[in-house]
Amino acid sequence: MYLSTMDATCAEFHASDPAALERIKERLLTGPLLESVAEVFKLLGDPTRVRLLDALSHGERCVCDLATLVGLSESAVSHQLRLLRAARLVRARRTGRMAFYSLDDHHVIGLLNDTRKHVAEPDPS
Amino acid sequence: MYLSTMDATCAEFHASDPAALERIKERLLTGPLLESVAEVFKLLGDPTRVRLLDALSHGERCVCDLATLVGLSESAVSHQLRLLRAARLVRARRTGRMAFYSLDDHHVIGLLNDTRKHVAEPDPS
DNA sequence: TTGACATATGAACATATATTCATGTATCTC
DNA sequence: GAGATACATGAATATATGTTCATATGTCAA
Repeated sequence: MYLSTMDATCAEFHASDPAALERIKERLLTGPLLESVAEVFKLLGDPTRVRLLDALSHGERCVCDLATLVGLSESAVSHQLRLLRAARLVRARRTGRMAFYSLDDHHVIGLLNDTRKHVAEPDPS
Repeated sequence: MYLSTMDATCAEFHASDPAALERIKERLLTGPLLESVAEVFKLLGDPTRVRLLDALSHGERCVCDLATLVGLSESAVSHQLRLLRAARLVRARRTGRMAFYSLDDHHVIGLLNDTRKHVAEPDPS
């Protein structure tokens, strides 16, 4: 197997058996599902949106209350809520000129809490 | 309460009681903890990194195997692994010139699976 | 020691993103 | 109807991000 003339790479003989690698590759997330999963995490990957969801975990709120809570303009908040709405993380209920937002999937709070635990773990190094 | 001369805003009298709002504000994630939580989600918010973590959920892998699995250059993969390592999501073990990466916190796979469930839910609209 | 290899990293570039500002729409009060 | 309010949205801009390319570091074989 140690042919010096071979155009050898790690993937070909140093590491895992190519067939095993291929099997793993087949089981990896791909396509629209992969994109959707990453998209949800991307939405959670912004401090403003984390705070919005955190605020909504205490119950339904109107846009201007949310703006007060996160310390941003109603416009900025509305833009973010639009993104969260598109991913079905929050839902809007209209009453007159008010829009009351609430969590569309309380599972999200679980993600938040789990991640909070991760970052709270002491660094072993 | 309906004083027409008052410089009234939603936050002042239309919606929640200001004191209640203030209590919620005090309980919101802030500072370094907020930033860290968002940072972890931001890392998970990229298809390449999701695939890397997904691949590592099947066990330890060297960089070149990971590059094969995700279909990117070893350089690109190394850059991403560096970010994941900084957030203690993966850990590296060196053996000679090889670097074997593995999950540093299997909790992450839970986050992945939970999110997968969310995006798999049928759209009620 | 020489050359090949596995990985790491800095710079650069193209793309994506978050907020601001201006404006639009719908609703409410007077 | 007129003016104010609550929210939404398009454009613009400044910043962040992911990949590529070139190069560096450490390891192994001959």
